[in-house]
Amino acid sequence: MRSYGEYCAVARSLDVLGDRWTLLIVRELLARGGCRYTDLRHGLPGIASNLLAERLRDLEAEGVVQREAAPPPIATTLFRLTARGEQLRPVLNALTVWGLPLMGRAEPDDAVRSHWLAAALELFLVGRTPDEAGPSHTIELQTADGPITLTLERGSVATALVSTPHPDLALAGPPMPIMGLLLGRLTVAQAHERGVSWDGDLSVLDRLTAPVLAGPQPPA
Amino acid sequence: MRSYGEYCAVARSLDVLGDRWTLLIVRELLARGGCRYTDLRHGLPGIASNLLAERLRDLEAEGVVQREAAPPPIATTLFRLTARGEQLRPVLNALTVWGLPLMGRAEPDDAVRSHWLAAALELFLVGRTPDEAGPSHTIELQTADGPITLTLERGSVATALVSTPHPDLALAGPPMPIMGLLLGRLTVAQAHERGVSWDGDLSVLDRLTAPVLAGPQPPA
DNA sequence: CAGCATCCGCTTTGATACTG
DNA sequence: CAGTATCAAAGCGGATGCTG
Repeated sequence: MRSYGEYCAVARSLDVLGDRWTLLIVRELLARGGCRYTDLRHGLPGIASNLLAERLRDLEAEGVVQREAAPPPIATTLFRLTARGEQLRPVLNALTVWGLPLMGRAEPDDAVRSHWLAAALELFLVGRTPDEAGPSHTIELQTADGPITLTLERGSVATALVSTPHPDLALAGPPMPIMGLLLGRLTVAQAHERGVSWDGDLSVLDRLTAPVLAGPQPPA
Repeated sequence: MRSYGEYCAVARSLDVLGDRWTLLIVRELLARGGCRYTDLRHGLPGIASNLLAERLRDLEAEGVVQREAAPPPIATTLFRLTARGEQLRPVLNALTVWGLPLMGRAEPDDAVRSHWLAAALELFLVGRTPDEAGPSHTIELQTADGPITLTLERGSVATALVSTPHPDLALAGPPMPIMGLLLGRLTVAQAHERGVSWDGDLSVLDRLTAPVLAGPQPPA
């Protein structure tokens, strides 16, 4: 990207990050950790292959990304954020918070990826589920290109991009009403109207909609 | 900007904000409040006039910017952030924090504007100057296209883009060592070596370098 | 198959000139 | 002051081909 030529921290950041696709590459690496070139292409539908290669080279030159040879059994390159790159998390978090009101509806030809949704859930569900006693619970989501498992334990919510043998609750349907249900914006009845089906114990949702103690507040 | 077509909050934000110059326009409006078209051009050196007009139209259509007719004596249009636009402050703050390490040196042909520096100072000096008793102090900076006055009071630092009749301390010189001095990264001797001169009571700087109680920590 | 590089048509941007 | 108009240059998207 052509430099803005300004002695200003915002402009200097955008000199590095402002090109098309660049911040989405950082999103991929934050959400999934080390990625192969092919994984990145899958998470960036529509990117031209030459642009991905060029952006990775630029980010490496700027000290945001490093490439490493994967351990012996696997013969591939892994792209990973440097410590400096990890420090971009507050930027991506702020963009996620601001963008939430724009998620009203998934256009029919929008791409959806489980790890995008999982990262947003992890951000917004931090600070929920205050530490009650009692067992941990699991919720499995079927809404994108792969399953997501939410694990609720004392004081924390974790996401994983795996399936679970016997979740306490399984939710399936389009992403928007599932997100709405988990974030407490939709009731079960409303989510059902919009295509969400479930199997299991709906009462575990109450642990998610408990008063928020910390973390970013999604705007109204 | 061409949409990324992703059902992801980051991508949706970048659909609105990702065009070249767009986030810098938001920076201008956050740092200075309502601006005339001409003020924006001054704060965005190098922008093509047609691009500024187009970006403002796009941001207005997205509900980020509103235009208002200035009160009667002045016959001009004012551009201002909407409430939704104001909510971008955390995004700009995160970019400012991340970009600070890139401010090592002002290139000879970098543009510098007082309101960019003042906004960064206000961000990083929040939480400094714990509430001691004693009078308030003022520091005047001469480092860019106009004076900046810092006012230190109990528990807060305020910036203003004005001159002060009799500041407790006046600093003049290139922006980088002045910022370094105020943020506690450079000693007075180091700043002097790099071209900073002063007039007045240097001890007021100690109030700025007191332990930080809150606010973003600029990275090492 | 993973990780690119090249080519080409299209879109966006930059620089300048011009207008109500 | 607040924009439009114009046109060359740069950037991007999509397809294809190359190399281990």
